[in-house]
Amino acid sequence: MPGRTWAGTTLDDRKALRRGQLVAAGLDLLGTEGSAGTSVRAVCRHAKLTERYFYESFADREELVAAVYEHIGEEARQALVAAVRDAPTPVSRAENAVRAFVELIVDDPRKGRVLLLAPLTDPALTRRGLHLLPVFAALVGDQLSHGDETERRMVAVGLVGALSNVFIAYLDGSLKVSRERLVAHCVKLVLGADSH
Amino acid sequence: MPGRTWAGTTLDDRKALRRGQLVAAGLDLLGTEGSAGTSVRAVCRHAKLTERYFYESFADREELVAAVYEHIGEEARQALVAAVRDAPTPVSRAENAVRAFVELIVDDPRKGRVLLLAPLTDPALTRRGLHLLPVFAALVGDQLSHGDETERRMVAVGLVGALSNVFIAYLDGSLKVSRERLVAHCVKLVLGADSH
DNA sequence: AGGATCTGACAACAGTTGTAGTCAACCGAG
DNA sequence: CTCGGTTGACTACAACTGTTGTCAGATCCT
Repeated sequence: MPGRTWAGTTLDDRKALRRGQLVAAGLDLLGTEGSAGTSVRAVCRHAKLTERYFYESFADREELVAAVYEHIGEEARQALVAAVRDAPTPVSRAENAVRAFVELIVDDPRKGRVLLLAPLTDPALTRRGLHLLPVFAALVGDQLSHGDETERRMVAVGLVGALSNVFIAYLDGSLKVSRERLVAHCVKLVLGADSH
Repeated sequence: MPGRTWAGTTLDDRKALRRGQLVAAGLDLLGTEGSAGTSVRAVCRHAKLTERYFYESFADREELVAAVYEHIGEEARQALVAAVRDAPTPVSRAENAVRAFVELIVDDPRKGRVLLLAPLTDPALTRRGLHLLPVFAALVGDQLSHGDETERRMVAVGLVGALSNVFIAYLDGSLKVSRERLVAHCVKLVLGADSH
């Protein structure tokens, strides 16, 4: 019975809190040091917790990495859904979606790196086939009007790759361009993809 | 004086031969097991040489990885140059270039993975900023006719990302499409990128 | 106050990594 | 045949990894 309270909070509360700290630390490391720097010990050091609490919330290092990725993925998904909802025209939909995504990853590049780079670099994610981008690509593909099944899929894959690459280049500073211009260009990419 | 001959060959010959074996083993591992599986020991096992000979030709694990990457990069560059030379029209240039690249990475997917994936996944390459894709992107950018400097750069980065993603999806089997259709689609991407 | 529960620091395990060094065996030129 | 360059198997080291276990002490309910 963990209903018993401790230091004002219940056990489950503190457990969830620690889990949150671990995920936050994981995001921090995965988004800066990269996959190699995101070890169980490093995460614990960063979260100021000991390994015991790591295995209290996660069975594996893998589980932590997956949790971090899915956390950010869900955030991105919600941002996109909210941005697209109530946008009347396809153009405004594209514009809002791109703008929301840019806001997300520019305000916090760690999230951008986790979302775009981590699934390519971390075995824990590649092994599970945990790419959200293909999922997004499939969503995009469904919106396309021209072509048959495979055609739409190829277009979607290409579009997602183009956007990722532009974002990544923007993130690491190798593409020096104003934020507005970035958004405008990405919108053009999205809209251009459907005009075969 | 290494002019002295040994078992029919000079020392420098054997040294170069061993270096070649190590690079070949590196390509093999980097293109199949990925970055994590490409350790000094694994490379040596694969090349049937001992660590001593590794450090005879390379100062670091990093140097080996860089050598492998640059080796493949040079091969790709030459294939592209040869494909584009003597192609009269922009359309035939694009077609030849795409076809050459597809041949390279389909005949030997290891090379494709090294060229497209390794620079994203291996710290030894990301740390040195060793992406050849930006270089290719710059080349592509120079061929574009529309827009100012930044515009061309953005288009080029996007195009390279689109092509990479399509190739990668084709490589790992998640994009099931005939080779001819792949080529045709990529050509369309290349040509479409310049029609703002 | 007593006793159950929770906490945190730390040690232990077996494994891998990069890198360097040792040593017996071999080989061909003089 | 002897001597020095060459080879390869092997060991050594310190640092790290994931994971599990131990144990003294703090914390709170009854």
